[in-house]
Amino acid sequence: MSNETKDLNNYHYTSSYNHYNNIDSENLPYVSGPCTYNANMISSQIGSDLHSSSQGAFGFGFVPSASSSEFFNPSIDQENGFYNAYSYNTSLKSPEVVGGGGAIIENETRVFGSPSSSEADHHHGEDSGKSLMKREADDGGDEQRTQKVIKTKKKIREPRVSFMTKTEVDHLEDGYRWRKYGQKAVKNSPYPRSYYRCTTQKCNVKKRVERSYQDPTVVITTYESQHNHPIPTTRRSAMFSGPAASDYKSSSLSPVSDFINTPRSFSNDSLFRSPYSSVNANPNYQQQQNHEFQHDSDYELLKDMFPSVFFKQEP
DNA sequence: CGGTTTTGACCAGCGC
DNA sequence: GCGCTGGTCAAAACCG
Repeated sequence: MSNETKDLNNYHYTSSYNHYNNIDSENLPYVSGPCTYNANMISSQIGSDLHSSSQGAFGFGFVPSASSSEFFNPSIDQENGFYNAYSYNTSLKSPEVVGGGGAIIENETRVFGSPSSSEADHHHGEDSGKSLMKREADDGGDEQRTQKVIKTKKKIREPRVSFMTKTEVDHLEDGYRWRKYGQKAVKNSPYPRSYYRCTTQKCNVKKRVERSYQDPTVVITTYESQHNHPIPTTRRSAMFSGPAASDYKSSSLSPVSDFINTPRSFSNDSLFRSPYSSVNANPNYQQQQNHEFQHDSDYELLKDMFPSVFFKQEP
């Protein structure tokens, strides 16, 4: 739907819809310091061993509107399989502003929350439990009910990725097709939170989009679970969730095409060079690729999460 | 007409 | 037990 993109953008420019919850300021890592990144297009598939319960791959990326320039710093909550990426538009604001509520401390990186205290944790547990079982219930009967109980008890958590993105665009294009299935007001925030589900059959990936009330220019996008399919390349999907990388160059429909035409600015080199970027990565990824990462595994993990960033740039 | 969005209702977990 | 909150459902509305 060409109107999708159109409406989306109109939306961004004319309103302050959006959402916030405690996730960002409470749990997203502190990131600060200078950066030169320019997040143009990220579409990825994340390795499956972020969490024991995870399968398939994340897929996400940003194709912010042309007015947005951003970078991200991701991190993973090892224990919960959370992966967070903090992004901000360096061209518009200083890091402290981007930090949202003073979350940023110079030269400091905070790793995603503790298992018991984090709001995101709580939500995540709820989410992976309830939503998962509901979806299962949709597919079947008593068997699912049994699993429901098990999963509720175990509170298995899907890996989750959160990005703080400084952008006017609420629903960041990531190449996948999403269907909005809910919107909720967020406590202590004037901005609602939107819930999206991947429209691909049997793909349980969900994402939440909300805007920080502390810094309305920051959009918090949280992906949950991992895509078990490649990024749709159909015209339709492109219209809905942003063209897949291959679509962009030929597409004049999207206002973000400018970014696609300059993917190089978002290379692995530039993306992760900052000494301030840091991730708390899954220990399974033990391979040094970039000595500037705090953990040797960071690079590998990120590479898995953003393959397009690392590999796909050229046609 | 098929797919998406909207939105009120519902449910489950948690804290008091 | 109750209320609050987050997350999801599902019917209706919407759109190309």
